[in-house]
Amino acid sequence: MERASERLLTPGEVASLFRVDPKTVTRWAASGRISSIRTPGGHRRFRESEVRALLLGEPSESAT
Amino acid sequence: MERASERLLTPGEVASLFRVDPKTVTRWAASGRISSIRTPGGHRRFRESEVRALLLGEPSESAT
DNA sequence: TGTCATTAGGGTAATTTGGGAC
DNA sequence: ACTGTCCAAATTACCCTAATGA
Repeated sequence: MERASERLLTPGEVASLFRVDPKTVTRWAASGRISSIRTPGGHRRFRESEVRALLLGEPSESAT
Repeated sequence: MERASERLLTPGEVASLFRVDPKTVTRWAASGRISSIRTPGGHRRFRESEVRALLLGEPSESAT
């Protein structure tokens, strides 16, 4: 279910977090790599929880 | 305390810092010598703090 | 109302990935 | 054992103008 108070992030904020260009974040959304919500005007917004989960990624591979 | 935004570096930037080929940085990441974060597109990003620490040298091994 | 930063959209160059080999 | 370079493909960065957001 959805959380009414889920914080949304702008493409620029997500881009800063990943150290990529805002356009790249837009491309991720267009490719379905990340879900996005659109404002009535067409701008994208991203769920902070999902972005953070993506940032965590997979734990570093252990050096055996 | 949360680290909402850790500054990240690209493979090319890390390579320049160490004066090695980007491919070598990739090998370090693949072998677990340095931790990395992946963009949804698969590109690697490195924590600046970790890179700086590595650049300073490891105290426990510098005098072996 | 108007201003100004950000975003969308399209196109092209640069970077990064992955593997294998020397 | 470690690094640099070859390849092809994918991802990302930067250019522009117009629209949206605050």
